Amino acid sequence: MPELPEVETVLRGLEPAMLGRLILRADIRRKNLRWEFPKDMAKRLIGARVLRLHRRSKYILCDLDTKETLLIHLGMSGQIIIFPPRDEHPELGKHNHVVLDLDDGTRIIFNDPRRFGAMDLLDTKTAEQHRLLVNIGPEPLGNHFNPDYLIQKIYCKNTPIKTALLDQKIIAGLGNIYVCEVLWRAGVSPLHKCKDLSQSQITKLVPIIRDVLTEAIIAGGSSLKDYRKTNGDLGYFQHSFAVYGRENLPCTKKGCSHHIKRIIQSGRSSFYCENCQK
DNA sequence: CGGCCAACCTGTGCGC
DNA sequence: TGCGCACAGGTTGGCC
Repeated sequence: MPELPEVETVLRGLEPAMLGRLILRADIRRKNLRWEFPKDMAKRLIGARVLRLHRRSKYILCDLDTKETLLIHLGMSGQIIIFPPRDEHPELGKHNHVVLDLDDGTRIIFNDPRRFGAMDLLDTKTAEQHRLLVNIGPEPLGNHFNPDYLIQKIYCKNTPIKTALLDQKIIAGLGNIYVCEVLWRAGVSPLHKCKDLSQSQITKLVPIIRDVLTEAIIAGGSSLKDYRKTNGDLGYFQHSFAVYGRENLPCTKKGCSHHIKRIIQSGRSSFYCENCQK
């Protein structure tokens, strides 16, 4: 369920539970998710201490004191569930693929019905060169993502803006929901070709992208009080979607009486208001 | 290289 | 209740 804000929320739940802890047991309950797990994954995790947790795009990276980094991607349906020390551990369900037990009794479960998720173990030093990370564009909340960059990247591009913003090589971490929300806020149609956008329109997208993601992270944070369930759910932000999942419902922009439309673009739903988004 | 599309999986919700 | 279909928040890799 995870775009950047959901992954960030998961990370923030994981951090207090895992930081400084030793992994006592690693139960790898199948041989693969999207790809096969790395060789001897359990063996390489057991006995390792967690030094740092961080995020790159939709990937969680967990640096260990073994000079290796555990890389986690939640795919479409991945969840991480945290059981604090002394909590009862319910029986494992069929999609609980990886179970980590920490030295204070914390249990971390990776659950992923669709198995589009992934895990790998990387050399910490060269983690950023990993094939899954190396081509990802700048973090939207970081300094390298700015109007000049975005203009240089998409001005003159022949693709619809929707497709460009979903392209992880251009910008990290946006997914279908937040792209729809961003474009509604910007008043730009998802069908609008990049090359038909003015530089000033592209410039305006930058703070909107930052705002939408930041608000979603804040909403996610407030849903994390029960940190057992660090699932990638959309927290409270889903209650404030302007367009996503709102086909045929009224546009919430003041003075607009149109209804939200759903179209398919490169195989994925785009929700937008024909009246407000040009 | 750009752009389209199938593929990877399972679950859920809807219409009939 | 059951069946079939559409659809789901991501990403890769193959093809033209």
